[in-house]
Amino acid sequence: MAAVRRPTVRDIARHAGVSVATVSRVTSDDPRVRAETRARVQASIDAHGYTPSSLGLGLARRRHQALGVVLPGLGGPYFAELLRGVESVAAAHDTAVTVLGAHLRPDVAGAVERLARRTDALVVQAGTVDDAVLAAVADEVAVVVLAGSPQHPTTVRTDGESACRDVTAHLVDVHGHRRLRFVGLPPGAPEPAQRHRGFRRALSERGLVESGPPLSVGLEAVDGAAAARDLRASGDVPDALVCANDEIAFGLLATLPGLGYDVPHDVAIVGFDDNALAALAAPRLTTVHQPTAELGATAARLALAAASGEEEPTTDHVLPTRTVVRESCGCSPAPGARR
Amino acid sequence: MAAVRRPTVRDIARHAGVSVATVSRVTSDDPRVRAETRARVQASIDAHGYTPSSLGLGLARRRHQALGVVLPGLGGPYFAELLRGVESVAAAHDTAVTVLGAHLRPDVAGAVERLARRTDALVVQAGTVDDAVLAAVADEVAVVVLAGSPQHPTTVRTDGESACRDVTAHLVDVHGHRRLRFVGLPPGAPEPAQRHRGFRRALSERGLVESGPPLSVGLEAVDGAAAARDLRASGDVPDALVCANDEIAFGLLATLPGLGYDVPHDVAIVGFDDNALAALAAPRLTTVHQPTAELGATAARLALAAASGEEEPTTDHVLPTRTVVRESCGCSPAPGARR
DNA sequence: TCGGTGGATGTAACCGGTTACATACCCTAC
DNA sequence: GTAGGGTATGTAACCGGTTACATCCACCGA
Repeated sequence: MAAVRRPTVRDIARHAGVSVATVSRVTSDDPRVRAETRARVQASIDAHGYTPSSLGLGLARRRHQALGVVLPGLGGPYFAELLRGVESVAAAHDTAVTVLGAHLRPDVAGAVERLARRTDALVVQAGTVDDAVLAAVADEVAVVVLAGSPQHPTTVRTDGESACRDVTAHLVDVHGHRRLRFVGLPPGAPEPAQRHRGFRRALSERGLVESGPPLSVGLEAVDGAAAARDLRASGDVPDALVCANDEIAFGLLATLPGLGYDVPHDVAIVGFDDNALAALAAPRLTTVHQPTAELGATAARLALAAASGEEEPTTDHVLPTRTVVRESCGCSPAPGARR
Repeated sequence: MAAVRRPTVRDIARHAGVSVATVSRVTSDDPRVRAETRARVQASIDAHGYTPSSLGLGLARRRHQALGVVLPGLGGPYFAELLRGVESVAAAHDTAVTVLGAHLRPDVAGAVERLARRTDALVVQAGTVDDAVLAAVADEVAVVVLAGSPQHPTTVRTDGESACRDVTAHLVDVHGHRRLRFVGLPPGAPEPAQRHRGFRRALSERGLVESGPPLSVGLEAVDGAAAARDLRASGDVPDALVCANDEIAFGLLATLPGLGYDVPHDVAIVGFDDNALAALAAPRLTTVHQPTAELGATAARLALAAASGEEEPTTDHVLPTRTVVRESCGCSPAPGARR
């Protein structure tokens, strides 16, 4: 492990009989090198297995060539998909991605500050870290907030409120459900809060109120399972459950039938995200599709652009969503659809 | 964003009327500074909001103060838990963690090589990257392989083969199941392959053979759901399904009941990992507990130790597992247990 | 009085790259 | 023959830290 000292520019320069400047020009594809010289230098580079030190390079260029991503946790298909979008853009910019799972860290603020010191730009999921910390960090690196609110300079998001209002309206208007409850509302997370607002708006527009406070304070499958058991224990299962995301809905789907409740007959369920499992679980999940990978890609693109000094004006990017009606709401399968 | 130039050691030195050496001594807690001087320097540091550049520091110390982690993907509670273990150790060593989702990257080999250049040590999940690449990278950074095989220098793992053999034995010996199938066997991943071997060993020891080839080639919930639908389509549902991990089992649990199959009455299911959902889904999941966070923590500890030059001898660390019998295998709930 | 000792601080080299500017050379045009 | 211009390459400073070694000073004992 790291037994031999890695070769440096000076080693290559000496071996190839040129100056360090020429070596540097070769490694950074500067055209001002005679073809013959370039070949000789390249040969030395290959012979020694030389690769420029990222530290030296970063110091000289005053650039880390790295993008930081702050997410609440690292579990769940939603974040995996988001990261896929981020990675694809980062790879195209030859930039490393450093992810920070905020919930895994005892001292989030400190961790974010340290992260800012070793990256050029940050993509931060709203609600993972104090706005004060974000502001403090914003004059060191470019910051893009995912699902941010108007007070953040640059944000990328979807309109969760309208989307959740629409899917809730479907449950009431098409299926006639009157007793609905929301599942998944962690304190401090703006995105579930938005969806919950949309849920309540749909109800109040129809003269209804939610038939109980939101269930569960987490966003993972395990929280859906816990909610299902709480519901069963209370003996009061509503007509329909509107979930803050698909993960929670799966937790319900993996628990309610075993507890004796048929979905959607005894209780209808809708999710949010439209991840891969939504189209395969049984019943297939009615949900709101959002372009998750694009959210990540857009955020990464904006962050990297800002880091290269392209002073993008303060912007709020809203990507489109689409309600996907399947069977967990009570609809029959579309003719020809795979059950 | 990055509008003002950050202060450097020389700025602080000038302002405090001392030399750079003294400033450096203060920031690195060197005791050879008079208390009074230290206070003066600290005041300047605070006044300017100075924090040492990680690049300059890294260059001088020849240390990145970063740990790389290579995992297949970033989804799923298993990896989240693993990372929690890694992060806790890294935080204690004041070290940043950079995760690489191998499946998110088109060019894994290149990505790993670049990662190696900006970290001091690598924790790599076996099967995510070619052993040749690993070997090439191993003389630049310390490498610890998770779930690795004997050919890797340092590995941390559990004995998945014995564990899976035991839980399969339970299905046959206690519940009398004869027709069993395995679910989840991605090509190239050694861990599921080990578990599959244990499964087959249990069967052959009892004069049985698996009643069909392994179902599904993925390890996520969606693969379990797909397997459930394939099984339904084939019309041939076995007595029991042994899953490579809990995630797959949940995919089954969120799909089979909706397809008309009761678990465990029509088909028994067992998982592997014992993640949080296992104890809450219905029926609760019979599975193999493994100390996931500890696996990550141990790997991180070994990697960091090796990076600091502590030439740990080649080692193979095997952490213990434990079969957890609940109800998805067909057992009745233990008296007093929460259903 | 003076050499010796130890503690606090400063000087300058070094880590491994990039790059502004200088230089050397060749070719062309007057 | 030489001024002028373009091209290929080299020199040395710089990026922002750390640290070996030198220096300075106060205090000690002989």
